[in-house]
Amino acid sequence: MTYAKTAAFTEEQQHLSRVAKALAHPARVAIIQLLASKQTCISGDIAAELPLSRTTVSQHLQELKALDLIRGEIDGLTVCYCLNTELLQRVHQQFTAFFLEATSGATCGPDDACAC
Amino acid sequence: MTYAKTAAFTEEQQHLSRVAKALAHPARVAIIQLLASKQTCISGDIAAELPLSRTTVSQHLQELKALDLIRGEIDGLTVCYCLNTELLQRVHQQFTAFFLEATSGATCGPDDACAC
DNA sequence: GAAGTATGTCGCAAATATACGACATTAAGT
DNA sequence: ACTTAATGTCGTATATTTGCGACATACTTC
Repeated sequence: MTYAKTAAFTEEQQHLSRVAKALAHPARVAIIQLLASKQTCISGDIAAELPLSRTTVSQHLQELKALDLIRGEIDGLTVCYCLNTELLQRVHQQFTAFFLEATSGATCGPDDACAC
Repeated sequence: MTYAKTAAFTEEQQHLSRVAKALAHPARVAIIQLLASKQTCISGDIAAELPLSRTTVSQHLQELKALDLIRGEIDGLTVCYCLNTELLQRVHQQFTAFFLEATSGATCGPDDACAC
């Protein structure tokens, strides 16, 4: 029952944390950066570029695909992955709104002391 | 040795994923939003607002504090927590750079098909 | 000093995440 | 058909996360 209390939070909080969890591993950050840098949607070449086994990379790809952040298309024997740019833009907006909300208020007092 | 391969990634990728992991739980997102909404740095009132036990909330606070995203100051019997706004702004910039990089390239082809 | 309150830490149980080898599947080439 | 190559899935071992109760600590207040 580790995640039993998840339902008690806002849908917004849940969604933000879900996306954050997808980015909570350097391999998945690297995958997104890789897909962004190459215009062609490379497939298993991703595994070759990462310091992980092909199996592990495939799992990370499935996690990103489960959130629809990336999409895979079978092209004969290989599989092409590409970024879901539209969704990434929406996610970006959501993160921006969160950070703006978090940074708009009063900060800690002088020399990082709380201003209680 | 679950995280044995972490060192093989970029420092940037590691840092981004570390922060993302801090936001990868709705309770921690909620804590940051709470601290942002109240100008006074509430202490254990945070636990009262969340659907979790005081112990669990305290752990989430320690995780955020370990990354210096929030700071705690002992004020007599209670402890005041507040957001590290400066760090949050820097993190925001880092996330924005990441998302801009990820959304600048070509998206999937028409009707979400890969353009390999 | 005794009692009460607010916090944090420790220890434990259950659920997840990470990583990889072995296997199954599918498609291309011969 | 047979082989080869590219992917994904399954099973498994280990590490981490999550959640909470019990305890220890520290600081008021009486």
